[in-house]
Amino acid sequence: MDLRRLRYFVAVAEARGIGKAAERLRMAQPPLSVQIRKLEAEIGAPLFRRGTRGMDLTEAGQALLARASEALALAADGAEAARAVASGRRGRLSVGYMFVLANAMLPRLIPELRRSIPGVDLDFAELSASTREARLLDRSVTVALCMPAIHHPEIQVARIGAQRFMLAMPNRSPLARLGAVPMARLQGRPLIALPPPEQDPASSAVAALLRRHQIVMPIASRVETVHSAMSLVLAGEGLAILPACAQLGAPRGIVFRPLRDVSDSLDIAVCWRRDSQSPLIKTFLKCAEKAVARL
Amino acid sequence: MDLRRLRYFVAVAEARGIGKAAERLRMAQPPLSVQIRKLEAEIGAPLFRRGTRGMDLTEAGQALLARASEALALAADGAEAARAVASGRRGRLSVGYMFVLANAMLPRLIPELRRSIPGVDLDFAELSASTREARLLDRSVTVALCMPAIHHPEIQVARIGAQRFMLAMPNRSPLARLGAVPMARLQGRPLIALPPPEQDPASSAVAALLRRHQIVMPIASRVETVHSAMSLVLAGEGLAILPACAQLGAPRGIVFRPLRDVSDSLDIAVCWRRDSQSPLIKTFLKCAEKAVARL
DNA sequence: CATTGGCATACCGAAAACGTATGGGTTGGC
DNA sequence: GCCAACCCATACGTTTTCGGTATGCCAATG
Repeated sequence: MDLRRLRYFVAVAEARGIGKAAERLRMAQPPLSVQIRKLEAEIGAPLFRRGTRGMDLTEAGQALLARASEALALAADGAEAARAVASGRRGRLSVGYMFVLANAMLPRLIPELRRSIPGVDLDFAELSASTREARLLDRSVTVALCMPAIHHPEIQVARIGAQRFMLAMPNRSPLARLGAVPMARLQGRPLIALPPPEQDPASSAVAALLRRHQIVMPIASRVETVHSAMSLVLAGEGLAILPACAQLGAPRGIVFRPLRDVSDSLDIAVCWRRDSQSPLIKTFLKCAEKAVARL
Repeated sequence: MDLRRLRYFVAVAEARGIGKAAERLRMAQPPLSVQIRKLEAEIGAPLFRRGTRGMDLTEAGQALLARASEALALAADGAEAARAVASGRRGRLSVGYMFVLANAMLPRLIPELRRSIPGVDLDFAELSASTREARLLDRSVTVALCMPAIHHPEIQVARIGAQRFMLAMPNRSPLARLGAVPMARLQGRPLIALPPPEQDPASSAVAALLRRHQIVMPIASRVETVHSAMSLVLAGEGLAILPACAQLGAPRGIVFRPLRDVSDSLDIAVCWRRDSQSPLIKTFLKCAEKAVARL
């Protein structure tokens, strides 16, 4: 059962004659006649009534015609759909993001994406650092928004911005009255920390910052998410050193203050598999850059 | 876009490898590899990711796969449907019947047909003699139940029974007291006649019967249908000479009596186009014979 | 009876597909 | 760290299939 035969069959049925169909198909009449007979032999029943003035579908031919034209349309549509996906006009873009970036970026990023690639289904998932890496590698997400970037030989990274570290504290804290907090004021205060460096590279940047200023902050709690960290800060359990964009998702009662003479920051990066040939990535990158531009 | 390529593509996608798919398709691995690459060239995008342990669909490949397997199924289904129609397992059987036979035959014929050819859509139409012929010729009905048969070079006839002529009269008529009515008693009485012979061959049989017995019955009315004829008989407008089976549809107040020493009858026949190769015809014929058997 | 219109058949050259042999890259074991 | 195993890609010769040209057959038409 060859698709070309079906195409010929449909043409003959529509033209109601082999000669006219051959003309329409830009081919000679005899080979078309042969193909139609071969199709009939394959089916095992005549599909046309040969009259003296052209050909006419039999009942069996009518039954075939409906399915054949649908099959032709489906095949053409399949090819077109594959091309559309390959070119990025359609498809699915699965984005793994991290919690802290959600409030800062998604409200600008999502509309931008919908405008740029309207035919593409978007799929956002908030994932931890290690999960983002794993799901990039197994391709169940296409791109990840990370802070900081993932380092892995299979993964490519584009830096699209950075976020200063700031100090998060309850608004009743005496430090909140300062415009910028000197590092020395942190000495000995309890710290609400994120998962250790091997799970979340942001922690190592915080640790490096403290080490450089020779500040020791005892770890009051380790929490999984920035959201939890801010809850504990609000509860007076300790202070947290977080990227500036965390402010946007901060609950009432938390204030952020810059650290005086500290310019340490975390890179915001888009990460994807080096071998991913998805054409959506470069579009995503542009949109993400726009979204990060006026953070 | 060739259906074979799509078949190969689906096989490779399902087997997740060219080698395994080739085995399943009973062919060598290299030509399958070539076909897949040709399909990719035709689409203009890679459909598989070549890994070291087989092949894996790209997004574009996934988009194609869904449509391709549907198209394959449709093509196969189309072939099967055509075969089913050609063999008479499915399809449509359009039956043109005449009014007088409806009450006598349809209640037995229709259930018989549904049992014999359950997959076939039945389509019954009550048609006048000339319309039956016309619609047989233009193939808009497959078979016709006729009384008497249609004579036409393109039309084939199978006689399946016969119906004696009887006299229809109101039950208050003095003739109704007789067991059988002698022809002489009809002399001069008004006749309710059906359309003239050129439109309805039954009329010529009635005319021949009267002529042979040298009876003259003035025509009180010509009506289109047997039903109308019986209405006028009931109204006392005249008598009608009708095939016996008309009794079954007769209104209350009409009685039928045989004509003494008259054995004239009308053939009940199944008619169809000589060149119709519908396999349903012979089945229909069997069912019609059964239905007519105990009339 | 010749002509026309339409499909079928015959034959030949061209294109496509299949099989065998072989290359190349990666994985996994000794 | 080398060798074997696995899997896909390429090359080439053979076979099948397809399309074009020439021609035949049949029916309808004038």
